[in-house]
Amino acid sequence: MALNTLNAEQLKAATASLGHNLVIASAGTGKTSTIVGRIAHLLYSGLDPKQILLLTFTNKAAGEMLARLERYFPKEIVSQIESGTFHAVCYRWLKARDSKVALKQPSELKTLFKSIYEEFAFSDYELQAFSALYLYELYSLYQNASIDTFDKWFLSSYPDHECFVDKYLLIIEKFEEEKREYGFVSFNDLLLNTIEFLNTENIYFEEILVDEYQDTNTLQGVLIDAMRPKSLFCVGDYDQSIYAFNGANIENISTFTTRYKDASLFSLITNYRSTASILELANRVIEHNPRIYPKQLKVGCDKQDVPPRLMIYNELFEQYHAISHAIWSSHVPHNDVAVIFRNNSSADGVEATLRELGIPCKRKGGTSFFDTKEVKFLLDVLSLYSNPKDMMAFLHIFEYAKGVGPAVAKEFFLSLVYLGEGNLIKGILDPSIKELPKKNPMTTNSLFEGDDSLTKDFKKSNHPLYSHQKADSDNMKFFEYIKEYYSQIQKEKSPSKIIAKLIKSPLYESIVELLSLQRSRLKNGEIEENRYTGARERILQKAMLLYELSKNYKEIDRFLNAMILGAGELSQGDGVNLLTVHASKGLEFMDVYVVDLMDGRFPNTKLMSRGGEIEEERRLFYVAVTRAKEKLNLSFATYDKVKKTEFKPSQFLFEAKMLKESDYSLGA
DNA sequence: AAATGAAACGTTTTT
DNA sequence: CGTTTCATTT
Repeated sequence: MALNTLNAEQLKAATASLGHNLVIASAGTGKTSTIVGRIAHLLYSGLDPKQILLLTFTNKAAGEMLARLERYFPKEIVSQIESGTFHAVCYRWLKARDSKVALKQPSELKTLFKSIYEEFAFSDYELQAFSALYLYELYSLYQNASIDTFDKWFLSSYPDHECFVDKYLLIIEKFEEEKREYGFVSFNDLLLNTIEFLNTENIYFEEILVDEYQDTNTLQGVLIDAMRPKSLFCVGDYDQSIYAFNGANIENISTFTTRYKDASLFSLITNYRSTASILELANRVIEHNPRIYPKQLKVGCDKQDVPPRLMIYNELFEQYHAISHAIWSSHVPHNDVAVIFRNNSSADGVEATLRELGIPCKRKGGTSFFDTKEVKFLLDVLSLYSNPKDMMAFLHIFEYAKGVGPAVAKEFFLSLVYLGEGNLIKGILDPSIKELPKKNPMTTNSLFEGDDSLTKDFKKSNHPLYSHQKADSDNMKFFEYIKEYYSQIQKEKSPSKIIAKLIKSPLYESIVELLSLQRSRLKNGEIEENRYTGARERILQKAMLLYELSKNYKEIDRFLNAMILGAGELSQGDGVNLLTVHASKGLEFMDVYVVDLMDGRFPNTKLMSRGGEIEEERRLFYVAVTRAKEKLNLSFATYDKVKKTEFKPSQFLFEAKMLKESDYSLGA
């Protein structure tokens, strides 16, 4: 039975009666077991599994909890539980309602936003208007953080930008309009659209369980309320709230008992993860933050206690080398070791030094994979097929044709939509209108005079786009590739076959060739053979990885959206874990190295000057050190020879009593 | 309007 | 350091 393994405090929480329950679960106190136990309790008491909704911070976390439930319940029961991240669950519901959901990468939406922003001229005030990107970030934060109107929310933080606010609002309005026109949906829209349909149509759950409750934002809070569940089971730890930049609203957890009059509060205070000395260190530091609910941690395991170590180095890379060497000479399996840092900029140095010693490592957040041109191209071709309104995807694709830039590509797009009477794919494959409107017959005719190959192709293909003023043999050859590919996959449903055909197509081959040449060109303009074959191999490797991923999906647009929703959860292979503090949330490791503990970097003072709080930085430190089960190593360097900057130790090292103020003033 | 090369820039964290 | 923006040439 799933409840047998719980201790008294966990059991009390897991078996609480239906209602509004808040469980304060400090680091390593068996939060997951308690949630699993809670669901087991609900199932034992006869609740329909369909009536349970489990919301987690990552899809991986949801998967792990369900996997544990499957030890006690048949798979058919467990799979009926609705679960996943807020975004994944909302996507599923929207999809079931058959609304076309074409989820777009934030980077794409930023480009769109910027193009709209640039249509608006900002006259010269003494004040500089916010940049397009910054305004986009603000708007996105607003959507997550506030239920007020944008201008109201905005002016309360930036009153001096009042002169711009009307223009900002116009830009945002136009942005929303264009998103609708192209059929695009952002991460935030997944939640916003769900809230909207919940106004007219109810989805009912007996109990909603919310993991990592401290990191839910206002929007997510509104969504939970909009579902009107009979019972709520929220689990979190305010000391681990680290997503303020994403609108995480610590008030969701801190005012829980006042918002819900009948609320019950439970505390898990026995830590089974870490040794006593690690916990004491963590507590010494976090006690500098105001306490919202009282808690004193108890040590639940009696492992051999190795006191945390502080290591100080004269230079950044000396630190990375020493850590790599320590990992190299230790007997702990690589998968049980993590190097944790505040800023991603630390990762490259650590990775490089580990590689030097031949130690494999994995970095979470495969942004590099999805950001490469070869992968983007594949996804664009597929996105366009599943959402023919996606002009941006078309532009990205067609700009690879020689002599074609955004302007010409856009003309082609509009022409093809015209030829297909509103349907781009039809316009490409089977235009119902046979010719383009002739704006300028003189130039149209002149095109065919000196270009035999085009005349020949035109007769063979007979596609009206050939008579476009900007058509030439190069870009029409590219067009034929696109046409050929889309006609090949007309009747194909399976994502993996669709991708396999794309990878083998002349269309993709032309891109591979182009990119490989680009990447193998030396400064003097010559192509180096080795580089060329290497580049080609790397491209095809990525293409194959995407192909492998696609095998798990039955529908192409499910696959595409999953690639965007779960882009960060793609981690492959074995090796030492290289993680930001944020990415380390919810994980645990035998040995943990927290690196670059310098004032300015951790706490990150740049962020604090932009409204970040020292309390949040302290919580980040708390999260980082409580990942360690047995050995915790803290380190910093006093100098960065690349940037030529000197560093002082992080204030958290003093708070942790790893350093004394008096010690340090001598060394500095 | 596209392509190319030079200069500037900025560097947080995530679904 | 790598990307992104700007300026220049075709």
